[in-house]
Amino acid sequence: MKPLPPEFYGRPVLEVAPDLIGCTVVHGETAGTIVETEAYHQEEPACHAYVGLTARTRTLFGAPGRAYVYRSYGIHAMLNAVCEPEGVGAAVLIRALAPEAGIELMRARRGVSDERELCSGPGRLTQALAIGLELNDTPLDHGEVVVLPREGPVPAVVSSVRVGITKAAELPWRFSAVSNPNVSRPWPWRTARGRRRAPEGAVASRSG
DNA sequence: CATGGGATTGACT
DNA sequence: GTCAATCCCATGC
Repeated sequence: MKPLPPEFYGRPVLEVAPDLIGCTVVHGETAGTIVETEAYHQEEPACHAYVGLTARTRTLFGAPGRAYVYRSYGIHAMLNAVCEPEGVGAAVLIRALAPEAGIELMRARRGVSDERELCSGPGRLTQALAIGLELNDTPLDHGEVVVLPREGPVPAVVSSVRVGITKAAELPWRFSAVSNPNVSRPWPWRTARGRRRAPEGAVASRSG
């Protein structure tokens, strides 16, 4: 299976974020299917690129299809896929995976045994797959970390508000695979904020 | 150069 | 429900 090419990412971030649900992240012997993402764009203040081009945001403004990895709360690494054409600061945060390969290795790295706790959060999945800051700005189609296209049917996806942000908190730019136990809390599919999205076609709602 | 605020998690009340 | 850990980096003096 060939990795997704840069052209896949060089589109509007609100199209790429739901399209990544069901795709597979591979690093070494470990791999998992994406079940939760969030979109970030330079025009809204929750995005790091909102402040413009700096040393930190250089990757975000660079070519699409590369990894943007940064440290959050001084502890966790966050894995993003850079999107939109070069010069536009936008990315999709990979928030949760369904473990597929190297599960015992993930258990050892995470120190927990429950499969649902291995990759159900952005900090958890980078620990389970051993994705660190050294992978920032590496290509996702021929680098150490690769993303493979969906193999099965298009999954049902629900959009909801993003997690853990204070600015532009009302935008429904979080996308989750419906009823998948590997999605991080809070689960959106029972809440009033969650909105089901057609399995195919339509772009996510901007208005909530 | 000092400061403050996180795209989080896990432990605890 | 609350809270601390821990560090990068944007910002302001």
